[in-house]
Amino acid sequence: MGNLADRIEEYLKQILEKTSEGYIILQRSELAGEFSCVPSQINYVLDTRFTVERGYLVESRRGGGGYLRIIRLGLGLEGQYQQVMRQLIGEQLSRERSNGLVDRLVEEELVTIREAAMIKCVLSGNDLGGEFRDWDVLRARLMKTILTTLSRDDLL
Amino acid sequence: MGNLADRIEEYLKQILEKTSEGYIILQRSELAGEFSCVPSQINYVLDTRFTVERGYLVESRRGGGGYLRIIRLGLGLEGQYQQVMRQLIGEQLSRERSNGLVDRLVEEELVTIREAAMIKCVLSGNDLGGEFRDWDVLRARLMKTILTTLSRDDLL
DNA sequence: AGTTAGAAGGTCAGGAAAGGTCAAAGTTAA
DNA sequence: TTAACTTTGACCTTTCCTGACCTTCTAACT
Repeated sequence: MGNLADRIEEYLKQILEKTSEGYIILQRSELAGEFSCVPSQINYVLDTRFTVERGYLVESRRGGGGYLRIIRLGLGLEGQYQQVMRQLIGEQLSRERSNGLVDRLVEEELVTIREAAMIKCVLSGNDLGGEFRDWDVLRARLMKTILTTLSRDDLL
Repeated sequence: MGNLADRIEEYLKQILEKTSEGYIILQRSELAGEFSCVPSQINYVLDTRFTVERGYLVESRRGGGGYLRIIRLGLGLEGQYQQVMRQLIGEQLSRERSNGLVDRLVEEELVTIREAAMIKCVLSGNDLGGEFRDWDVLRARLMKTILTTLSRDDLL
C-alpha cells in the first residue's frame, strides 16, 4: 500500500490520533506541497478515506485564510452504540420506531432530555404540511445525521 | 483563524465584552491604523461579522467628529427572547442567517454546543436532496418549532 | 447666511488567496 | 482485458483585502 493516497491517509490519521481536541486543521495546498502532488489529490483522499462511514467528518472554508478541518467521530463506547443505531435505522424509519430509539438514547444517557425533545420534534415533522412524500425515508436520513453529529469527538 | 478579518472581529468582541455600556464607540481610520490595513477593511468586518442575526447593531456618523458605534443586542430575559428570535427569523430563513442565529444562541448560553451542532446539521438540509422546494420557508418553521421545544419549562 | 475646506465614514469593483468539481489519463488487480 | 482505483490539470466558487472615488458633516471664513 505504498501509493500516494494511502500515504496521505496514514499521515493524517497519525496526527489525528495524537491530538486531544478531536480534530485537526490544515491547509489543502500546504499538505499537497508536502506530498508534492496537486491539491485536488487531497480532496480525493478526503472523499474516499475520511467519510462518515469510516468515522470522520470534514469541514472546510474557502477564501483567504481558508482551511480544512477533519473531525474524528467517536470510536469508543458511544461510537459502537452509534454504529448499532445506524443499522437499526436502515433506509426507512417510522415515527413510532424513531421515538423508541430516542427514548433508548436517553436511557443510555447518550443524549439529554432536552436534546431528545428536540430530536423528536424535528422528526415528528409537523412543519412540512404534507409537502413531503417519503416521510419515513427522510426521518431515517435525519436521524442518521443527528447521530453522526452527536458522536463528534470535538463536542466533548 | 489567522486572517485579518477574524483578528479584527475578535479584537472588537473582546472590548465589547469588557464594557458595561453594551456598546463601544470608535473611529474607523484609527482602528484601521492599528491593524495596518485600509479603512474599508473595517467595513468588511462589520458587514460580515456584526450583523443583526449575530446580535449586533452598527451605527455611524460621517464628517468631522464621525464615529462607529457597535451595539450588542441582548436577547432580554424570561421568555422575551422567543419574541425577538421569531422576529429575526421571519417567514424565510437562509442557511447563513440560521447559522448566525444559532451561534448567537450559544453565546447567550441558551443552547449548548452539542445542541447547536445538532440544530445546524438539521437545518443545513443536506438530507433532502432537491426534493423540497422552499427550503428557506421550511428552515424558518423548523427553527421556530425547535425554539419552542427548547423553551419548554419541563425540560429544565 | 452662504461658502468652502477638511475630516470623517461609505461603496464598489477588481485582484488575490484559499478550497471544490469534474473528467480524462494513467495504474493496478482480478 | 477489463473494471476499479489513482493521479493530474483545467476551470469554478467563495472569501478576503485593497484602492479609487463618493457622500456627509463640522468649522472656519467671508
